Amino acid sequence: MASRLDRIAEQRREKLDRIRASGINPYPHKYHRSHTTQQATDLLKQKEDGLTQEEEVSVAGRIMANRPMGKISFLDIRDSTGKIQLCFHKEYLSEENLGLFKDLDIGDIIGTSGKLFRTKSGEPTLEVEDLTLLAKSLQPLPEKWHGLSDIDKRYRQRYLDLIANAEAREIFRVRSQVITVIRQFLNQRGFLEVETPVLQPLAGGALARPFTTHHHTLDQDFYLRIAIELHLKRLIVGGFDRVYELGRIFRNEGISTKHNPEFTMLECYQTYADYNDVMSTVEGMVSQISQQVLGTAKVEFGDDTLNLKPPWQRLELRQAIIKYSGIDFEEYPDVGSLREAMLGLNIEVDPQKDRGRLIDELISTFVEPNIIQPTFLLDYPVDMSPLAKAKPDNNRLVERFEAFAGGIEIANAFSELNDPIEQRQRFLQQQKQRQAEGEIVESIDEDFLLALEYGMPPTGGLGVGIDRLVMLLTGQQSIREVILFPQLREKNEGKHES
RNA sequence: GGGCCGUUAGCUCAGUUGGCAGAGCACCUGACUUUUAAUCAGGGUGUCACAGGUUCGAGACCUGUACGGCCUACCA
Repeated sequence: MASRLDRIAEQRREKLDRIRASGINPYPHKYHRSHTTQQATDLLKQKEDGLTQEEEVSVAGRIMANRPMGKISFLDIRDSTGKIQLCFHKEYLSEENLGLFKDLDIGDIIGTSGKLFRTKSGEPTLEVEDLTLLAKSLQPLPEKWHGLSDIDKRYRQRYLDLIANAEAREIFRVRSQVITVIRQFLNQRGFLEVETPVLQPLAGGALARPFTTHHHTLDQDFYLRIAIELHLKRLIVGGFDRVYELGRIFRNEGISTKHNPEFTMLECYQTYADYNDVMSTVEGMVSQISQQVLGTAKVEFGDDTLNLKPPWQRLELRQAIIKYSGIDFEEYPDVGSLREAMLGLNIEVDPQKDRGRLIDELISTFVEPNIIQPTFLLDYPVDMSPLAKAKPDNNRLVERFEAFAGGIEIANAFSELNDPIEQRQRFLQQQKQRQAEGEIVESIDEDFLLALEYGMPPTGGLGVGIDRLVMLLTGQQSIREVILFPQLREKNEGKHES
């Protein structure tokens, strides 16, 4: 703690002491502002248009710039709606205000009141009559022109990133609105928003390494959920015809520009629907989000312009893999022959991988990077989709699709398997597979199977990675740019700072 | 986990062949009554990420460590 105080600019502490000595509380409890900076600017325009006589306002915000001109000074303050220029005439200020004014710094939070006017150059300005310090800043802000660009610092001290970089503020504003529109979209269609456990005795619904934790009173180990799926399907059994959850998922796996250990997933389930209906839901929802949040269905991503307007292209997975890699997985019904064929493609083929994961490898290596315009890949091998219902005419394939755009996966959906006996067989087969690979085998979620045995209506289910969707809509190439506090390794040095 | 690259003032960045640690912004002092990246005059505020090593001398060269970035690997 002491070392941190040592680093605080000495002058600012002196100013703080002076302010306190003059009887001013540098950290008061509240301030009544009559207008945001945006509202104040609008009010001035209304007055100029003769729509109002009002000109007295009080505004509050952080000092972002100071331009002293001798007897007058221009300062900019910013709040979350924008900024406004303040004009201080030193001659007009009270003695107390003048003393305080001299000890102000860029970064301080202040409240001011006075009359609105426009300068010669047309800048909306508040002629300050009264000044209140709301919070003294003891740390210098990042540079005004270049902003903050040190990536490490931008993520660890996100508040500085938000203060310094308008683009960062915009990304998180968009993210918030995307989630708002998703809720609107689903609520309007009769979906019920629910919350299901994050702490689970079994981590099911996906195959990923979970985080583990322990509950002391129960003296029981728990997993942090890796998917929401199995609980939402229990609710479908329970009679809710349309449910969704927007929630945090945790996967104890690698960190990359497309993976964060905790991320946000939307899962929604609708009864009496199959994956064709879900496709309509996805393309409708994503295009509406884009239209409502960005005002357009066309988004720039990398060097491409993506057109999110429905209908999106539909392409059978088998045909897509043939198109981009030349391999027809239907011709290689077993692991050995498929691996053989893939070796001819000059890519590394992990001998541990089963057929499903080999196909997954083909998708991520050859197909995914090539799918720029929004596209549904349809009909996945049953090997890699244990929770999806088989196609009526081909039990090696399931009614499943993944949606891709800009080279990244944004949604995964299927006609849900609701035959409890087949579901049990799929789980058992999966267990056998994992066992053969010498991996840790999770026990089967018997409670979920029991729920299915009571009868689950035909259901279409969907999962959407919200972080990746926001990447797409904001043109960001790294998931850390759309997560406020992405996971970083803790620094050993500098820990004393906090 | 592996490979490559990076880390210099509060921020953004220079730093030549190994020879006194630099600039802009911020900050401090002074001038200035309509500026807006205000301007003008003056002031450098530093554990060169950390720890060793080579050398008369290291920000630079070597080794290791930490953190980050990119690629790769892992990834229902």
